[in-house]
Amino acid sequence: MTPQPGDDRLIIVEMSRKMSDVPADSYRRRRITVKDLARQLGMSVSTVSRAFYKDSVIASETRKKVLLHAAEIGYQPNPLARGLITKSSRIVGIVTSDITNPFYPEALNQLSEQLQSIDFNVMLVVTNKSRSQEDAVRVLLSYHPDVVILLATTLLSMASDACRRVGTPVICFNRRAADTHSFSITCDNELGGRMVADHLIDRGHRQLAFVAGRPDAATNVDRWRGFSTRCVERGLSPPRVMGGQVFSYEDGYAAALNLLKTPDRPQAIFCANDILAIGALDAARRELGLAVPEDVSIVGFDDISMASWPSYALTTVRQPLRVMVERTMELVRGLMQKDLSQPVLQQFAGALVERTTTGFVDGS
Amino acid sequence: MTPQPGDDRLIIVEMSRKMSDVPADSYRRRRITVKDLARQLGMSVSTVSRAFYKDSVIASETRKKVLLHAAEIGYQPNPLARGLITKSSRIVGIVTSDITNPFYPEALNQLSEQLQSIDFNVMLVVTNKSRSQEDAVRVLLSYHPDVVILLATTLLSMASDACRRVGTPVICFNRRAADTHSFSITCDNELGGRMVADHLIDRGHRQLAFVAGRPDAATNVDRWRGFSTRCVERGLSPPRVMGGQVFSYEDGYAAALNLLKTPDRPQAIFCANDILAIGALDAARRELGLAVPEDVSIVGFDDISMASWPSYALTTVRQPLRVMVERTMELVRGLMQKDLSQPVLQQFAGALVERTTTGFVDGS
DNA sequence: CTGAAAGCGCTTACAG
DNA sequence: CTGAAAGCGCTTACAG
Repeated sequence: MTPQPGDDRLIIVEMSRKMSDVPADSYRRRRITVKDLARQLGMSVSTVSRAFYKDSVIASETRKKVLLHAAEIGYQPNPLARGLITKSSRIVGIVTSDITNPFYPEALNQLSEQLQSIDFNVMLVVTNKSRSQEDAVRVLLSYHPDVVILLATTLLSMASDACRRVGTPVICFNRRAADTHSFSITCDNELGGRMVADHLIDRGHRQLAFVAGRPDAATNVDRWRGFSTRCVERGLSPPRVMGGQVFSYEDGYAAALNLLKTPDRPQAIFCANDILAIGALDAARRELGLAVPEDVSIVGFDDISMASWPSYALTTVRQPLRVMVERTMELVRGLMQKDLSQPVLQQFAGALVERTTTGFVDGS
Repeated sequence: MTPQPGDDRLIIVEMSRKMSDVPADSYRRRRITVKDLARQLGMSVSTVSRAFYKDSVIASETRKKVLLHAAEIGYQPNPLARGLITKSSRIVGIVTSDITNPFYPEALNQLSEQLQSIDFNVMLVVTNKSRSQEDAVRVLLSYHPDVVILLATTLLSMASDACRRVGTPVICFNRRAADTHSFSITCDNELGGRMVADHLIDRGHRQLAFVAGRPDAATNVDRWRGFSTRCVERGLSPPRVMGGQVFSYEDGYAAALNLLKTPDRPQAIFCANDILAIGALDAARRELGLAVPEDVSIVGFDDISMASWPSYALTTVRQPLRVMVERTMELVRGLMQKDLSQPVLQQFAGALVERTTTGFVDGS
């Protein structure tokens, strides 16, 4: 009776009751409109409409009546119709690609929660295959979002170009914009890289290595720049680099294997993000039987929730996500008020969180 | 120069260049409309409009001309205006709450990718604090999504009620619907629970325990029912139950601690999902120094990507996510064609994936 | 302070 | 096969 592994066989239950048993008119029911309200209240549609806007001139008594009745019958203005007039959809489009990196769900979570709280709705576009990316963004833009947030490390320059063409402001979250038309909100990745270098060097490490993520990701580039620059400033030779495909567990694992299986292995590895670092950690411990941090120190970046799990207890740089989200919201609010005196690039310092994967090198 | 941990201090760079330097009219640019097209082509708006619909009567020559010119100047019909007439927004609303469980980003990923490929856009509502949940769903519905997908284990009955009230079909993904107005697409969780029981009992385990997730989650209830029923069927007493707060790492950790620190600890623990199981695993190994599976076997449910990482290599039940997504798409397509002869509840068998966290009990 | 009218960008009977 | 007209549900000058 127990299905075999890999057996995706289909079990359809309760096929018998179908939706055709349900009264057909329970779908496509007529929606309540402003006309209904007006008729029921004996007012004009103009007046009813005005009740929903803080700064339109209307007797407060009248407004109260309208709002009360609206609440009773469950009416609310149709934002699609409204958008036609006001040119504001109260939609913010979020386009993302790396949704498998837990940092992004976390960011998406906070972002959309905040956005909802000021009555914005988020339209989500996930782009994995670059094939459909162009289509997806085109469709997104056809809904005329008030602003687009690019939630990804990679460039998506096509997306921001398309936005600029139709005049939609774009906010790059967690990466610097490549163009000069977008706003950017990021962690100070270069500073983060420097902090890691200092942390490691202060603890006596001399042979350092870097496990890279996507080479076209601004986060990857900046973290590397800060890290390597600081190493050189402090008299070390530039760290070795490994990896450079994607930000995945598998890549971190493979890169660490390459780095650590040779006799002249590095004393410490800085990985471009936590997922890579966790892969590296598993490679070191599970596959090679090395002790961390005794045999090698490992550092990540992001501080995703898994970084603090006891199996990993990873030393990492924490992204100031809360602050980043807050400032994004301010940016959105400002943009809606046509306040263009906003900083174009905002970077926030992360914090080095020391856990168990870095230690002191003997004799230092 | 290195900031201290916890120091979220703000660094604003490039404050100097502001968006006010950018020509103001680069925002709020006039959009191209059907009228522009009509004028430029010397046709009526009706004709132009018809070109965009497969089954409207129009000379194929004319259509070709329109579509070509539209592509050139980057015109596409405004779905908001269109929706006003057709009553179809081509929006599907997805409401989710457990976005921190990696199973959901994965599902969201596949779902939105598929949806995009048939020209639907997804409007995402994340509900953490139940406070705003009602608001969020109300706002979502005001955009008149064609269908709403409830992507969560918990009941969200408020959400599905609200949908029914306005006549919007709802699909429950990964849980059985509580009401009779919704469609459901799930893994056969009860069968999965039975499979785990068989797996464990076949390997000689007799003292079994269950680490529960949210008690109001259908997944939790069904997995438990299958598991405990099968245990009893095979002559065991009902397993002990622990936990029952949320589906989190921390809860799995705490529950396993409770279960395992007593001398009469169970021989095997089935956790309601992988995140709980991974927490349990860490508790057993890291905190209590137990060997898994020698001292205790641990099984999860979902088969999220972390389950296959070497640090965990968790035995678990794999959800047939691909199939579930496919059927959801068929359901959506069917619903759009007013085909109500669709099965109300579809459940699919998962597959037990045996990795390293379950073994044979001595002497069996 | 309120109402009648025009119009946002579309689609769709209805004539021709 | 094509066009003129009405209308989707709203907002906003413009009069009063």
